[in-house]
Amino acid sequence: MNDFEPGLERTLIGELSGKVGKTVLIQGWVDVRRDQGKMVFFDFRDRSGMVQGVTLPGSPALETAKEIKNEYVVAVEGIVNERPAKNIQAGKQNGDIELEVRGIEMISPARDLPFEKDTDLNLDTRLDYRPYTLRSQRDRDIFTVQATIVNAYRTALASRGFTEFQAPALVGGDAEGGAAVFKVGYFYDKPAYLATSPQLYKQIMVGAVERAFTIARIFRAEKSATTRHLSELTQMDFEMGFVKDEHDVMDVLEDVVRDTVNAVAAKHADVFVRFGTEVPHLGKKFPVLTLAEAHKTLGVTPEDDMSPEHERAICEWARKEHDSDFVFITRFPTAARAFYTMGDPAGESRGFDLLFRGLEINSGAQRIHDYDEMVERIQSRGMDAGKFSFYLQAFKYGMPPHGGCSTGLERFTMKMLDLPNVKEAALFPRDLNRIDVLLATNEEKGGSVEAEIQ
RNA sequence: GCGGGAGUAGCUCAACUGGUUAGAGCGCCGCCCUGUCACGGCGGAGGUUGCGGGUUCAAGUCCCGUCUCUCGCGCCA
Repeated sequence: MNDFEPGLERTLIGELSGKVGKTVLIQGWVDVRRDQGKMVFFDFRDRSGMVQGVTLPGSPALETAKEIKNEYVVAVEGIVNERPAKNIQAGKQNGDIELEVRGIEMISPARDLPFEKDTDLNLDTRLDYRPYTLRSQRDRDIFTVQATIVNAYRTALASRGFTEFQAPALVGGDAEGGAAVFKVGYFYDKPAYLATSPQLYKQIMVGAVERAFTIARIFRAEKSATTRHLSELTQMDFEMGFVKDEHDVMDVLEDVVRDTVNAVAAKHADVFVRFGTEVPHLGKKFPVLTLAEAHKTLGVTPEDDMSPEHERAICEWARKEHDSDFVFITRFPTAARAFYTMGDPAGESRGFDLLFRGLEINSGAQRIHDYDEMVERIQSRGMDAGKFSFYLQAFKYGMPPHGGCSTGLERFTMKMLDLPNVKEAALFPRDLNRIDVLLATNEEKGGSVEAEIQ
């Protein structure tokens, strides 16, 4: 079948434009086939992009071309031609060239596809067919943007003197106190839990390296069915020593967020166009409101936290008044925040939330650093300080004033592209009912998995 | 956990107040097509209307139960 020119090396589709007139070998997927009878057109796709292939009448590859269907993996030998002027597709990658197909090798066929790759789907269907739908332009866009977010966040912190570390996911207790946890069996029937946050380890790391960050998977067993909750998510956390108050943390966070948004905007202008979404507005400086000021601005009754409705409303205000899609809310009641949060005599905490396009994407604070004060706080919350003795060593042996915060990666991605549901921004989302790989989704729905035997 | 909406072909959806044989577009199969680019044309296959029970001469449609999805709230990040 394969009578390709010997010794021909693979060329990436993205590099074909420089090879006009040359015979090349490409490898990739059939994005779409358009059969015209005596000639067959293809769009071929690899990691670098797409190109049109044409199998002309009389081509030795015509017979194979008619057997090839969408998503087949193929190797194609052909000649790179300039397109006739009337067939040039302006603004499309490789729109001025095409590959005249001379030979096709079928590397791996695709069995019957459940639907067209880029068709509109319900979220549930999209997730049930994740290995396939991930190939769609929309999903590839979402997750390349997400990769850029992670990279930019990492670079932004590393360049500011932060050391990356790996936090454990298997822990002996719940760091936050508030969140529902997944309990797992541990050795000899000891209880263990999946981490709801890398928080305590992050603070311990401040004692070692002063500025630390981690990109960690965390787990929340909340029985929440909303567009913004996941059971397993990625948290981008940093913690820094020698702060004067929470505003030092907010300043670093704002810089990191600006770097990240700018990196995404610079690299993925085309994605924002395809999604019909604006690049987030950063304003001159993110507005900062205390919780009381936020409620006053909205003309609503003060509460201990912000409702989703008020979060959306205050973001609209920030956009209108400060040209910013981001807004900080500070001074939540200490009693409403995690135990390690620094408070003040008035009962207001040194904590803050960062809202982005109507949703909380980050939460942080200055923390307590004095050992005695920390012990006292733990006890005042009705917890046993003895159980925290491992963690408390960090404070016992000298801890600077410090603070930090954590950003939900999927929420950040969701709002960056204005997606309607956070599950779209999770590759393999887990929720109340969904966990994929070893779940026999297909069997449950009456299907079956069988080898094709002939 | 509470409340709303929904579940009909592989996918996305129709089917007025219960009333012939449950339809369409896309996909799939067959034939045709020399410039398509979401190609097009003609023909065809494909349904236990999520599941269980009930009301009725008659149920996709009404009632009860159950499962699932989805949106909002709560909780939470």
